[in-house]
Amino acid sequence: MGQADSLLPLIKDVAKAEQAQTLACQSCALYRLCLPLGLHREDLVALDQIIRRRDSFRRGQRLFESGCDLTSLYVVRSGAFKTTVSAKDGREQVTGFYFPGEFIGLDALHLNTYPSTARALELSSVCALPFDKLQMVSKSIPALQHQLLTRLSRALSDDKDLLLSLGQKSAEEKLVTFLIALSTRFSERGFSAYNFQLPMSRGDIANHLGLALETVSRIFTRLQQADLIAVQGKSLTLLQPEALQTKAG
Amino acid sequence: MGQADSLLPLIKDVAKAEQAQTLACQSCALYRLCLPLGLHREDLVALDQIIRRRDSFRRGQRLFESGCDLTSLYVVRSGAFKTTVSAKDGREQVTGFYFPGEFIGLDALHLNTYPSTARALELSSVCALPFDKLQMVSKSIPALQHQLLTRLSRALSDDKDLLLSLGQKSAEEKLVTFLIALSTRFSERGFSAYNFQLPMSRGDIANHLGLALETVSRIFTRLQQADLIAVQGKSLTLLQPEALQTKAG
DNA sequence: CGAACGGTTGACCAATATCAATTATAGTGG
DNA sequence: CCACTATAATTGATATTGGTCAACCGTTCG
Repeated sequence: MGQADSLLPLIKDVAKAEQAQTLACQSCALYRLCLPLGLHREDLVALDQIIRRRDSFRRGQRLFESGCDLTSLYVVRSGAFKTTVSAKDGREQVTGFYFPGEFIGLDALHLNTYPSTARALELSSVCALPFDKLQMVSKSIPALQHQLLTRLSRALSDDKDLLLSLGQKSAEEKLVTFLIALSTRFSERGFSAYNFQLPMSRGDIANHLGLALETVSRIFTRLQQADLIAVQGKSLTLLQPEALQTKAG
Repeated sequence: MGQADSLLPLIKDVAKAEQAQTLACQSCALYRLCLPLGLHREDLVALDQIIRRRDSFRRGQRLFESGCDLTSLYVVRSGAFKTTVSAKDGREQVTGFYFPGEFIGLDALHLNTYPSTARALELSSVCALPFDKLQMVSKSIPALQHQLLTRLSRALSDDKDLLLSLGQKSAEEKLVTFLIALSTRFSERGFSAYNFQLPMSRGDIANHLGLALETVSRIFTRLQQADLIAVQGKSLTLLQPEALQTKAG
């Protein structure tokens, strides 16, 4: 409850800190959502010393590209990213969207190259955790290893749910499930659960859900006509969350 | 080279050891594919002491069920398993198949309940790693933590590839991609890459790939008529692996 | 031996993709 | 700041892949 208070102004604080580029983990507004959760003070200091806070990425700019040498894991600091994997013929699949406090690059830990490409969806920034240093530091910080395991496991089980969507659900169910999941993530970050901006394009959403762009657009209008949501451009309002829930399958 | 020799008779050895139920990790034929890879001798002994080798599971028997308390991680010892997640209305998605040396339950690490259900596809056995003890032991064995991270990361990136299949590929491409992936996994386990048994039903394959059972059946016949594969029942031969590769998308 | 299950094959249909045209929105340079 | 252009989104008409329904065959197991 006191927690909710401290989460609410979360993103604004980070934005301020952006300018200074000096915010330590211990005073970062993302603390509760981020890697250092559960670390002791002295461990935090050790972690702080290896973290590099990177400049902003503009819309479309790449954080890393499939096939490049693995250098760092990243935690989103502000903005949003998407990752994609490609088939040999160039077809791409949007494999995930990433918001403040979330990890990018976990799927690369087992290789020395990134298997996916990460791009900023809007003006965004990250904290970079150089992989070699992270490995060294984490040996002496069990809680850090544990955080990594937890994050990976969470990511894995989220992907299993996405597999369920892609494999078994209708277009409408896919989209509604997706919107509800977004709503949850936004509210965890101190934003309204019912009114938020979609940082990704219709095309990105469609691709992510294995649909055609036009299908997504049509379903948006249909849901809007049924007064379940209100969309205009990137701005989305969930008007009847419970009714939506029943449409999620 | 010498490695291949030791892998080839791999499964037979495990089968023998099944009867004794006493095989230590250090002398297990799955060693190269399994968790203990890279552990020192003394660490192996510690690991051995927490591992419980479980009795066999018959076809269809559950290893654990969605919603049950998390007790153990499992490594397949012999046979094969599938995992499924369910929508509220009961629809299921087969989220993975698991062969000797592979982990089951990694998606549960972040919760205290399993998010998925695991069932044996044939007479199978596992090594169980009680979760609490695993956590204790792994604190003092960095290589073990590292193995877990690696496995999780690998699982995550495999799932991203599956998302690509489900989202972007045609029915035929999905199935061919799946068969090639199976082929790779079997050959890693010392079996022929071109001639193996499918432990799962057509329905399981179809569900896993987001297709109808009938579609899978039809594509099997089509590929067979094109002399790319030979199927009879569960037995599969890849007749033109390169030609198949080009059909995988 | 018969029932049950798993798999194959065929005919038909529907959901959603594709193609095409139009309208918003946003980014850019004067 | 506005006009212009490029990009994104919507909407409509049509096509197609793969799903559904149904009948049939083969194998396995009690």
